[in-house]
Amino acid sequence: MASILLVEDETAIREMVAMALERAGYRVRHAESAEDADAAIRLSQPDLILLDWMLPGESGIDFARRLKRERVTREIPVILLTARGEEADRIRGLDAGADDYVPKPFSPRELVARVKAVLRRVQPTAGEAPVEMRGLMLDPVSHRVSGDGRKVEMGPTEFRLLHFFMTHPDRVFNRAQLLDNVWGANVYVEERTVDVHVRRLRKALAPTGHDDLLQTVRGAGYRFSID
Amino acid sequence: MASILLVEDETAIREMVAMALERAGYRVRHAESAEDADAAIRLSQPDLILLDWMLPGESGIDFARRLKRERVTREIPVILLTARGEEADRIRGLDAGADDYVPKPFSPRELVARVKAVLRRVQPTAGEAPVEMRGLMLDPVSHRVSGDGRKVEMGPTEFRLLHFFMTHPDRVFNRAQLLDNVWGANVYVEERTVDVHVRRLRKALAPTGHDDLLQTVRGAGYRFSID
DNA sequence: CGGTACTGTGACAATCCCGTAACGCCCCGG
DNA sequence: CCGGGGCGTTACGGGATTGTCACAGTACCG
Repeated sequence: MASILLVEDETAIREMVAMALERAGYRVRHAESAEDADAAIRLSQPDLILLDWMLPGESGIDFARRLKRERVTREIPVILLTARGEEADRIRGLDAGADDYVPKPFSPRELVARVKAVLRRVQPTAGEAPVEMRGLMLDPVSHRVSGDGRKVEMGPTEFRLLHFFMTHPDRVFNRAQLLDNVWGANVYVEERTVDVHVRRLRKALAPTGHDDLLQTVRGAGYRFSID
Repeated sequence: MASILLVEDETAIREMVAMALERAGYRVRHAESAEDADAAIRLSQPDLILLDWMLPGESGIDFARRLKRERVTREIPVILLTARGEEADRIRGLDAGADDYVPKPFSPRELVARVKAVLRRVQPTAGEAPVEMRGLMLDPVSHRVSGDGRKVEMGPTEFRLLHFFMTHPDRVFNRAQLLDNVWGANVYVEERTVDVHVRRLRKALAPTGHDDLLQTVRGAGYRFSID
């Protein structure tokens, strides 16, 4: 299921929203400031960002604008949360690159509905769509992988690893990032374990010759190449 | 390696934890009460604080709350150690501003793993926008360099060096500044080492003719020219 | 036009990092 | 209860990377 980054400094609201989203089946991380959020985005590549307008330090709207400008969130949609209800603010928010705008007070139900709507709009078949690269195909629904038509067998962890790589192509991830994204945020595992699963994944991909897509970047981590 | 402040009044636990952390390569200081810890923090600026819930005098959780409120530890993560295992306590602990929570009894291995996880979550992983100059392009996200479309290969240090130069163009840096910014603050290496890596970087850039962008300023250092 | 301080260059040993194989553990199904 | 598959950890070895040095080359001074 999609993972959502909630950027909100007020604990009460944060917990209410987090609970509602988690009940709806989303994975939720949170940050309390723009700086926190920066780090969290780099670490976990959320599918959607819920952003409070009023934040300590850099304001939500400035942050949204900066994200769009830096193209960090090329494909990550942003929803603004705010107590300000004016038409003018709404426009400012959308201008800044937000994909939607939810005025406080809002009901958890309404928020979840908007999140769903935005995810549906932005990623038509959120997360569950098959991915294909250079003849290597992965289908999350049937949980199958094939290379040039031939079946490819692998374990569950390798499957999740490959899925993550294929949905974030051509980016280097260090071992800690992979652990967070594929194993889960609060799981405590040695970093070298990543190497072993990369190796197992490569071995699984070798028969169809797709193993060279998964590249080592010395001193940095691994990358699923698109070239 | 990171330095850790361990606040724990029971000698047996303290020694076990300290040994485990030191074996994992961390520098460990310890304090036996909140007052001790106050002094130690001001003195040594640890990267992480391990805090026992039950302490003589001010309790660990009060101390954690005070630290966060006084913003002494705005960016120093805190892990609470405690015998109390209730869910309610856990929430109280995280509410007080702790970054993680380890219930006793715990294995040294688990503790070390949690310390690692918190540190890697908190310490920022820099990833940024691509930079381009006169056909030379560097993308920190995919960790790739290309000159006029052709791939350019180099080692990790050369990559960091080039990234630094490209994000600070047309400025002269002496060798000490480059060591600080590219190698890291308190690393001792010979200044002439910079020369060698500049040379290696030039060699890597030579095939596409971009090596002349990296200029020597005699008696001052090096500069990445924009002209 | 020397001389001198500074920089470029190639080689080398130490170290680091990664690929690989092997091991033990846990969970499940038979 | 046993067997097997998946998983995380560890040890080892080889190759890439790194820091240092010695020497060659070069700019700048008087």
